[in-house]
Amino acid sequence: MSVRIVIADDEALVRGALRAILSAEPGLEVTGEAATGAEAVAVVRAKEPDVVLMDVRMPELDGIRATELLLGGMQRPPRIVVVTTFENDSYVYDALRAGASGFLLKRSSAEELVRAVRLVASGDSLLFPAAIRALAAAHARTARADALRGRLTPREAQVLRLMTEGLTNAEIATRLTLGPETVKSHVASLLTKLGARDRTQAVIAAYEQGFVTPGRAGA
Amino acid sequence: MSVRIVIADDEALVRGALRAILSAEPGLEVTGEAATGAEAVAVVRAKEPDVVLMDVRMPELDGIRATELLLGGMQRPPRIVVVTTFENDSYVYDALRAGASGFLLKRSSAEELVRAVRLVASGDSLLFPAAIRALAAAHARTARADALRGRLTPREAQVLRLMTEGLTNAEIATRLTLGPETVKSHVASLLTKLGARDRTQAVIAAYEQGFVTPGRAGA
DNA sequence: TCACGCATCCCCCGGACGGGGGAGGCGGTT
DNA sequence: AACCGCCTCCCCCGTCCGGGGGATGCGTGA
Repeated sequence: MSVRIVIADDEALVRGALRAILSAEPGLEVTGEAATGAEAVAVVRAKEPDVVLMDVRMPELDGIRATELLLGGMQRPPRIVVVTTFENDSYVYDALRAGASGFLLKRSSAEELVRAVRLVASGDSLLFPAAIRALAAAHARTARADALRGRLTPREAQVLRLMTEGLTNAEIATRLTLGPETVKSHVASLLTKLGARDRTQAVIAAYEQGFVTPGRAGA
Repeated sequence: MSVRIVIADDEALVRGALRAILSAEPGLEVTGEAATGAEAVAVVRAKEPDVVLMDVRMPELDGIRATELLLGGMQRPPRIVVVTTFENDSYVYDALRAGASGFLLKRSSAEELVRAVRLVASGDSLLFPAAIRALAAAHARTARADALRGRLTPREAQVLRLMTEGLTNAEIATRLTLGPETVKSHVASLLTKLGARDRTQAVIAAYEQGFVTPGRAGA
């Protein structure tokens, strides 16, 4: 009745270290290892573990895709803990969005590792799964915001931001020291790029694509 | 070097149970108890524990206010775990916003309790503190949304929702099987209630007050 | 009963908005 | 040199929008 674990990491040294730590713990059992994402999928399908320690950066198939595949196509999918080096790694959010139950930093202590595995295996985390999903969704919007920002010229972005503050064209013109006609043309090109019919739809798009976020005006 | 804990709960039975569980664990030590929020503040200030188990519902001073007071006015503030009965308890989010490090359901098992305390005491949680704060902020908006919903008539709320979908007055009229003039009057009263100058500002207000949330159209 | 909020519809009117054009300058790339 | 994207500004015009009035009916509750 012990917790069965599969370790997926491209570095054998890391796999060995993790295995050593986990095997020493009563109630924990490492039943498989994988060096690539594709291998991870295969091994997990074969072994049906309770928990998977999944590195994000792996050759052939990264940890996120592997997570998606595993959670999508199994009857009794395992809990997946994403292992990463940096806590602001954007992959982390992608992984959570893919359905991972938690994540762990590589600089974590052995005790933290064991604790995290037991926690996730128990089915509950300190925060609700729904909350984790909400977080991931929030970050997904942030990512899309960058994509949007890339499609807009600096001026357009500036104008869009002022639109999301509820300003009229005339007010935007004053604020930016521009002619009203200039603002109009920027707005027109914004409407085209955003697929919006009027400024209201443009503002909605700005919110939905994460160009602006409720709560905080700037950034 | 063990983890020092203070238990704050108005029911002596609960305090006893928690103490029994925690005292049995090596490395954990219950150094104080409190039956009210005010008492909790006093005891925590005196004992300077590492972790506080804080009930949300307590006489005299609730767990949220107590948390605020403790985190605001101490040199080395303790980690605070909020204990509650229902996981959708709205107080929970208030507590997280006040700076609590995590929360725990009363129906949790003894192992989960111990695990949570150790986890919080170690200074790291599975999710970033920033993430927890983001969650709390998100829920704060949801709370405000209810307040807003209360000020609007059902029809107005319906119209506002369609406005946030980018519809024109005429389209809203069609959708609701109404005359265009009727929609106009609802919009007019919405603008007044929301303090908006035009429909764009109304939509912005809807987002900022949490009446709608980016990502999910419904709810 | 009378008042009030809510929902429905009506009129007039001015202004802001958005579409469709065009034009000039400026700074890069090819 | 020619091209292209970006920024700037201009004109015309139709339309949607919002302000300011009102009117009617229908419930609830004082």
